[in-house]
Formats: sequence, structure tokens, C-alpha cells
Amino acid sequence: MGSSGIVFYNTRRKKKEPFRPIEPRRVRLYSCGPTVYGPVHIGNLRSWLFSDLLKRFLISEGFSVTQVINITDVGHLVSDGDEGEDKMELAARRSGESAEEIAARYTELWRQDRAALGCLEPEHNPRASEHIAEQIELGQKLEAGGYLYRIEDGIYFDVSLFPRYTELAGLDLEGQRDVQRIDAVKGKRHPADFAIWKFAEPGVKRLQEWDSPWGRGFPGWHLECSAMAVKYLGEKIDIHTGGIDLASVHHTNEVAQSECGFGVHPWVRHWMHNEFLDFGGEKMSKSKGNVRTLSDLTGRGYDPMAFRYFFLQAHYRQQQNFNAEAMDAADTGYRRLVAVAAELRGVEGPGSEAVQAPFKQRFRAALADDLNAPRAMAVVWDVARSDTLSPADRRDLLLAFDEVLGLDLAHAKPPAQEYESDPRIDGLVAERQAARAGKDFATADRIRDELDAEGIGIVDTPEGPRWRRK
RNA sequence: GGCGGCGUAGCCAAGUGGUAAGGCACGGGCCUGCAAAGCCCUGAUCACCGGUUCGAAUCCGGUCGCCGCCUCCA
Repeated sequence: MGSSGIVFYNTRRKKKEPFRPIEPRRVRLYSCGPTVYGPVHIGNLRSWLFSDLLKRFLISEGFSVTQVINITDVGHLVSDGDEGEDKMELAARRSGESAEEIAARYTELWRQDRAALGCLEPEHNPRASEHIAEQIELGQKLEAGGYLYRIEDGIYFDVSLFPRYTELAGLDLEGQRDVQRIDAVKGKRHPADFAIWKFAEPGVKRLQEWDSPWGRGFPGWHLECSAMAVKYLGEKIDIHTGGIDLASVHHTNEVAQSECGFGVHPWVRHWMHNEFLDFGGEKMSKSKGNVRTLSDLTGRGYDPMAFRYFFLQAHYRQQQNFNAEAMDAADTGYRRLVAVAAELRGVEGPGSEAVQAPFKQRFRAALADDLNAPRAMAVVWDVARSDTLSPADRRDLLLAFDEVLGLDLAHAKPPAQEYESDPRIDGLVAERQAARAGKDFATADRIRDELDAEGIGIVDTPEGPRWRRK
């Protein structure tokens, strides 16, 4: 079976297609990674959550998945087509750190975010700065193929030599001319031509620059993905993921470089792009006090996994609205699901495969249809709240589903186990209990109200009263 | 100017021809000394107009609104 019935939307063809990997049981997956001269925000994180869901699903289908996620730690420019200030240089100048220090710091933050969100480790997590030689090598292949030309500030790829240039994103190069930058790099034959190698400006010492056959400088910023993909996955890959914004320029250029450089087509079988998070027109910024990063979220008391749950509630190819109410809803939903799962952990005995099969089928079918997570989540709740399934079956199903969902249902602590302990408050709670036992409800309620005013909620359980901060 | 997406109950959202999944909130109920927590129940004809069809949220045309990309960007 394996690939049978799996369909994924392919950006290149603008429709769903049966998933067919190059090798029957193996998937070569490349996911565009973070730029590490600044923190990533929750919109960015949607991209890794998406590729992680994809990877988990493929694994659950029996595929051996090799995933590469690159770390872009080499100069992207601040603005403008092929000029402007280098973001890494800018960040370094602002903080007084070296490029390496900045890259290391933000790479670590990114990894922590991913870990908190339950994302599986990629098999390879290469850094662009450590693959300069590979990038130069690809540049040389392109040069040998006659695809490049040299102008004052660098070596450029001539897109007119690649007939399929507009294919991936359905571009209309002529139609775009009206908007092409008036301050584009002088000498470029076409506005869409892009840099393979940029020369270091004479007399300007950059933090990041290397020698190359074309002179000292640094690689064009699309080159790294092609160079690292071929190194770790080979000349053809099965799935390439990234945010939808990358399709029209970054990925389009990657295709041009790779197909011309490696002499392959299609370089990527399935292009999968996730849509953006929509913040309702409200720009997310710290100055506005809006939630922007995962740590902003956790700082407000949200479980990082609640954001993963939030992500799973919408299809990856739809813009998803993010706002406080929606995040609260996800947080509550996640906590309740965890509570159910935790209660089922204690259940003994085997479940019935025959009983579980239809549910697994529905769950699997939802994801096999272009990764329809919302539909899969509906099955999850059917199981979680079923009054016909046995506890053992519900336990088995939820754990099986979670292999794909990644919500940590096997271990996450339910709210009921998060109660705290503090001498003073424990004392007050005990005092209230004593009052209740003596039918002195006025005193009991007064104590409860006082604690409530402190943001402390009392929960009476069969095992006695517990409390937690709200 | 070019390309693309979206508009389904208060909120997040599935659903692409046959009479609207799921989650959250609200309201009601159970439980509780009263609450909280938990559990149960409850709500929409699908932006608007016109068309195709036995039948449309789902296809076609138009209108209004929102968003993204074309420039580093998930």
C-alpha cells in the first residue's frame, strides 16, 4: 500500500496529485529553514509545524523520511533586489556580536521553539556558512553550462536561458515589469536575473566573505538550498516545503539553479507551500503589545503545544486567523484533550483492533487528502468523547493518532496534576476546608474569594481541595 | 500594473452538487452547601445579486469586502 491514496497539492501544477516518491519506501524532504539574524515569530513557526505534520504522517505511512532543514546564516540583504545592506551585518553591528554569535543564538532559539512545539529533529540541519564550497561548486556547474554572466557587482543567472522559469509560480515576467524596482542592480539583463555570487565591495571589510573563482565575496542567497539539498538528498528530491511567499522568487530561483546545474527535471516532484497566519490587519509588534513570538505566548501562560493544537485546527493551505480569542479556544481545547488522554493512561488491558480500524481509517483518510488536519481532529474528538468505545480503544486510538499529531498526548500533564503547593496558601485552603466541615460557609467562601482576588483558584476534587494560579 | 487566495454560526474552522464536521465561547441541565473543575444538551442555509441544474455553501457570471505575493520575508 504505502503511497496508495495519498494526494498532496502540488504548487507547480496547482492541483492535488497522487504522491509518488522516487523510491517506493523512502521520502527525500527539504524544508526551508530559518534566517538566524533575528527571532522567528509564530507565523514563521507555522511553516515548521506544517513540515513536521507532513513528516510525521509520511512516517506513519511507513516511509523512511530524510528531512533537511537549512539554517540560513549567511547574508541576506536588507532590501532591494540585489543590493542593500546585509541583514546579518546589520544585526551584528547593532549588537556588537560576531555573525557567528548571532547565528548561534538565534539558531538555538529556533531549535528550542521547535522542540517546545514537538517538532521532530530533522535528519540534517546544515548551515549555509558551512557549505560555501558546495555553493561555489554549483555556481561553477552553472557557469560551465553558460547560464551565468558577470557584471560589476557579481555573477548573475540569466533567467531567459531557462524556459521553465515561470512554471512553479505561474509568473508573468512581462506583466511584472511595471513594478520592477527602478533602483535594480545596474547591468542585469532582466529584472528577474538573480545573483549567484556577489563581490565584496572594494575596501569594505565584511563579516562574512569568502574567496571564489570569481573573486572575494559571498554567495547569492538562493544558492544555499540547492547546494545543500543535493549534498544531503541527491539531485532529485520528493518534496520541498516552505511558506507560500517563497514560491515566486526563492523557490523559482532554486528550481532554475538546480535544474540547470544538475541537469534534472523535475528537480522537485512535489512543491508544498503553507499559507500565512492572518493577524487581522493588525501588525504584530512588541510595541503594540501583541503576541508575536512563541515566548510571548508562553509568557502569557499558554502551553506551546496549545499553539500546535491551534495550527492543527486549520488546513495548512488556508490563511488562518490568529487572535486572542482563537488562541484561548485552542488552549482550552488542548488542555481538555490532554485531560482525557491522561485519564486513559491508567486503563489496563488490550483494545480491539477491529473496533479501532474504522476510526484509524477516517483519521488516515483525512490526512491522506492533502494533510487535512482539521478533519483528522474531528475524528480525534469523536474518539475522545465517545461513549461507545471502550476506554482501552480510546486510549489506543488517541496514542496512535498522536504519533502524527505530535501533541504529546502520551506524556503531557493534565491541568489536574498541575496544582501547586505553598505553605501560606495551603494553610488558607486547609482553613477553608475546616470551615466547610463545620458548615461555616461564610468563612469558607470568604477565604475562597480572597484567594480568587490573588488570582488563585480552588478546585475541589474527590481527593480534597487543590489550587492553582489562573 | 501582474499573479494568487479568501469571505460558512460570537471566535477558530472542515465541507467543492444531494438538504452544513470538529473545537472554543454563550445559554440551559447534571454535579456542588454555593462555586470552580468536569460531563450532557443547545445554535448557522453558508458576503450579496443573477444564472446553470430535479437539486448548489459547493459550478458559471457580476458586485462588495478582506488578505498574500511580485522586494529579505513562513
